Amino acid sequence: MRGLDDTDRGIVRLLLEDARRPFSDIAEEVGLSAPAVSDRVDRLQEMGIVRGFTLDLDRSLLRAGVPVLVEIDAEPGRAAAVRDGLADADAVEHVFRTADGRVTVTATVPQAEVSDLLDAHVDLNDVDSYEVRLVADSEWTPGLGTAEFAPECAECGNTVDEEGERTVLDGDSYYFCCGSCESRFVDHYESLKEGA
Amino acid sequence: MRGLDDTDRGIVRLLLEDARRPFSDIAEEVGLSAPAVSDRVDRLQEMGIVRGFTLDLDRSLLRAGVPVLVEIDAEPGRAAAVRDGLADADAVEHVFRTADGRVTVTATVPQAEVSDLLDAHVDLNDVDSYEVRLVADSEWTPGLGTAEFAPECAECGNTVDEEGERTVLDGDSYYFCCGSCESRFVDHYESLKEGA
DNA sequence: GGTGAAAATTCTGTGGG
DNA sequence: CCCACAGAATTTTCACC
Repeated sequence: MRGLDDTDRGIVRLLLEDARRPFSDIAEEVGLSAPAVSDRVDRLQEMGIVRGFTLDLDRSLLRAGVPVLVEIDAEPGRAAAVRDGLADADAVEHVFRTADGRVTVTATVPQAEVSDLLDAHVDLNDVDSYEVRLVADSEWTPGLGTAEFAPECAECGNTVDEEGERTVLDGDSYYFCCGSCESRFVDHYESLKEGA
Repeated sequence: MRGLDDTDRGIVRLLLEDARRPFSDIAEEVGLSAPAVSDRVDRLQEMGIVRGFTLDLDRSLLRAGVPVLVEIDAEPGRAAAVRDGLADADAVEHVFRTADGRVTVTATVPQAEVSDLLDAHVDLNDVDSYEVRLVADSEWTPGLGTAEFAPECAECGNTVDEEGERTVLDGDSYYFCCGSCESRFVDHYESLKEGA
């Protein structure tokens, strides 16, 4: 399995700045030909690193309400459930689940009617307490830093290195630290799928 | 000043799903010609609603460290300064400033070395206290909801309606509820610029 | 604002190293 | 894995409504 090299990182960095930049431009910047860039972008998508191309919107100009930041302390073990409920909500933009069982959400709600949002998308028994803050402004820096490609094994959780494997199931990429983990995961996956 | 109509919202929605989708595709979906879509996208960019085209990355595959969420309580009146310092940092992805003087930041740092990050980018006299949480997972929902176009007047803060004005200064769009606010703002802006 | 057709660019295969 | 080339597709420009 191939990892990321500096050329890949350069391509990602340029596309983060402008995802509609012509491949020929990018090719010149990174010292490749346009078709080679196209190939690499395809590979980055297959690998699952590039999930897609999208817009950077200024949502402060698009308010159908008030932007809020909500900090929810979930009941033990229920943080993932809270996150799942909120992630589907239309008004929600970001959901961060932290290791201490807290879920931090940003959303734009009609008039700070956060309780309605929680009512509709979360089982209130999962919530210990929550706090609402009005967002004054927010910024998003689509940077890459010195990113390394280091996925976790979908079966055992270990870091996957160059020796690892990648398998595509139903269009999603999964990474494995070894062939054994891979075949075990695929077996589980297939039996689950048959059951459904 | 023109607002957003359903066609604009349709275009934005389609581009959110795939920012590299051909304009001719979009044109067919929304019932326009390709040049008309191109014109509208240009206008959306001029209006500042579309800040740009970018990538949706799966950063969980790209860890250059540990993803953290930091909650910083700034000293009175210093929240904006804290935000500005952090927004420039390479490791920082999101910065949310809330009305209660708190700055919430997500970043990916080498090994939870958050103090170094703050040291390098923030005047510690501006910080009252801060708390660090490890991010277990995060999600981003590039949805649009039932967005209305309703910017705030850059001079007086009132909501700008169809009667309002838009002015472009140094490449950024500014909105005003009336001509009086506009000329006052432009005067301020120009004298500030001369001073600098 | 919008359209339609022509011109300029860009993307995507294919063959070859 | 990469390049060069060529055909297909797309974006942009322009005249006109």
